[in-house]
Amino acid sequence: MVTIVDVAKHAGVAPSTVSYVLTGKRPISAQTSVRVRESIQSLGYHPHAGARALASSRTNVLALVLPLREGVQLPVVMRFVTSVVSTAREQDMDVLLMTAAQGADGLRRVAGGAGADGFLLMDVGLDDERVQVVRELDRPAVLIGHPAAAAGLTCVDLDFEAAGARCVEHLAGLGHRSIGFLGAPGVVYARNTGYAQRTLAGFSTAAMRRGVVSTALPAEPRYASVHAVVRTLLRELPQMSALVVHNEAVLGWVVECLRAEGRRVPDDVTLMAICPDELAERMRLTCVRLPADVLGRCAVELLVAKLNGQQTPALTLLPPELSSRTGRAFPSGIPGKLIP
Amino acid sequence: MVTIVDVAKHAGVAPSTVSYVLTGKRPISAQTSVRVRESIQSLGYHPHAGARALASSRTNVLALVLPLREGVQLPVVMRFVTSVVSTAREQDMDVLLMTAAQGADGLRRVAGGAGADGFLLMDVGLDDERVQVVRELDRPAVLIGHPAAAAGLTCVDLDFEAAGARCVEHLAGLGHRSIGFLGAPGVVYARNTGYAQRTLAGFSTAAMRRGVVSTALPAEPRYASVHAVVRTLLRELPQMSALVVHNEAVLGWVVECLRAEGRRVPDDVTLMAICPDELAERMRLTCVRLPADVLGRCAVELLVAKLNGQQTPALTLLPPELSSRTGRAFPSGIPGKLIP
DNA sequence: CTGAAAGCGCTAACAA
DNA sequence: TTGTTAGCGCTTTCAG
Repeated sequence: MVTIVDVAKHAGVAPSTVSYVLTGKRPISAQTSVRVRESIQSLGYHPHAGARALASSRTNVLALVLPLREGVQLPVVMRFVTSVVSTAREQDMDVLLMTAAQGADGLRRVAGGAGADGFLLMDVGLDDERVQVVRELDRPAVLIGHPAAAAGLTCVDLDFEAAGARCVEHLAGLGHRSIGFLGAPGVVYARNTGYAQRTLAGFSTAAMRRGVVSTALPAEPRYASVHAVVRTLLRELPQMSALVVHNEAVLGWVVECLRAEGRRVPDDVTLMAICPDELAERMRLTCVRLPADVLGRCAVELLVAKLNGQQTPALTLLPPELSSRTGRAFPSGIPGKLIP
Repeated sequence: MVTIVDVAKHAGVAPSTVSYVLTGKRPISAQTSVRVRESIQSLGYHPHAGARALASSRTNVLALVLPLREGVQLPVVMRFVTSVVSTAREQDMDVLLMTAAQGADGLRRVAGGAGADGFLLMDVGLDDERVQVVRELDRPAVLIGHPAAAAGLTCVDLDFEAAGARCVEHLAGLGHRSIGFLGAPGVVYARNTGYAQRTLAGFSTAAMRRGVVSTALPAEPRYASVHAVVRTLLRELPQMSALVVHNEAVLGWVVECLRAEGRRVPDDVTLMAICPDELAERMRLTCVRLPADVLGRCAVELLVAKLNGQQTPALTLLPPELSSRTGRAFPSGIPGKLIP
């Protein structure tokens, strides 16, 4: 194994000098720096992560805790993960993967054993035991999403309330006076971190403010449920000319259900969604983006800032962004002309 | 911070004794063991991962390299990841997450810097630069899937050839004499690790053997493509009474396309798939399972065996398993009675 | 069955 | 601008 001493000898300098070249923690003359770097190259030296962690009490590892339970939006999680890993690498950090199943003990073990410098927790529930644990840990953490009991924690999230409102503004601006809202499954409005509630609140408030008639209903991820919800919406809002969908899983079915009820998209009903941009792109739908990649980057950068002892805002809300498209949607991606 | 010395003092033993209690690498009297464990508990001691790695040259970390590029089957990846993490924890290991994007340099860095004891590589391509790198590394690796140039490597995979054959056997056993095959997108048959080709080969060979008429076609993840493929299949095989789908993304559309061509499922055409069991379950379809969880567990166990210096088979092929269901499929999960 | 002590490879004072 | 050196916390020989 190549050690820092080997490199030092090869370059004719002291081990500490090699260390300082690598960390940049003190000025090194250009010549020395170059010579050392060359030695590192030609010897194929890689600093021993454990030794480094031991001596510096910095692991350069961040722990990412994912909610890999059922019902989670996989595409969103994956984009987030990719973004976290690449941003971490930019900061010369590696990513330790944990699952929510490892629970509070897992956090304590990794923090206590110096397995990571900090934590990124995704999808923390309202009454999650980990919230308390994270507070007691001596390591910084960033939560994605913001549970109600988030005081004293650093959270980053899409501004879902603004996102809900943004939909109404957009549609009202187009002249719509009667707008439906098809939301997440009922349980989500209970169990979750509250993003669903916040979206709905933003939507409803904006509708009031703009004098728009609106009705909101949750939808289960079954066709029958979606169909029933669409029917109910049309009964409650006979003049409904626009529909906001905050439920990725059923988005593809909504167009078919509307059609089944004699409404064409976008001729009779303007459809828009709150979802990842790729999904909306595939369906040619206008949407408010769910920016998983920005969230990931942002979360890592906040964590790194905390690691460097900087102050960070308790809550970072990403402003919603609108992606405008024709709205000539395909049901499940099916071109209209192929429908019998 | 609580160190091993603190624990040793608290328990009235030598530090080495504490270490041996933890690692079990030499016999310890029951009394001592209990006393030490109590001290560990009451002090909340967690061994320092870096120090341990430095002293033992074992990190107890395995690196998982994921293909987070577009076009990958997210549900499969996620089940695999969950399984890897939990199996790793059973073996007292943590998981370092890497992406294929980190490439060969990433592998060299982590291996050289003692960031992990071994590697799990998912979805390695035929001409992947990492195959060569993995060979040169001094750390063991397990590949999920098996590239042609896999000699000398340890691979684990579903036996896709047997899976393709299993479909034919099942259908031929039911009396079908004319069977279609709707495969992955065309590019997959070129670029990938070969699982697609192997499935097809298994299917075709079995069809020959059983004297079954068959035709196979690739399908792109667009409705129009699927529809075209279905039409072509029906033209080539006018008597087609069964269809095997090896393409998760379009599975939902196939039923609709068949219907559009006047064929009902399962009355006129028996549909079966090679896909994760949950998907087939949701669609009420018979399938050959894509056992991501078993693969994950198996891969970790193989890696751990290698770490312990045990010999491992070069190739572990999991036998395909059939999940039988009614086959009364929902197109995109839509109950038939709701179709106009 | 248990202790003492020598490193593992690196960083960060302290010196120059 | 650079060198010297004392640990970081643990494992593992070597002794007992």
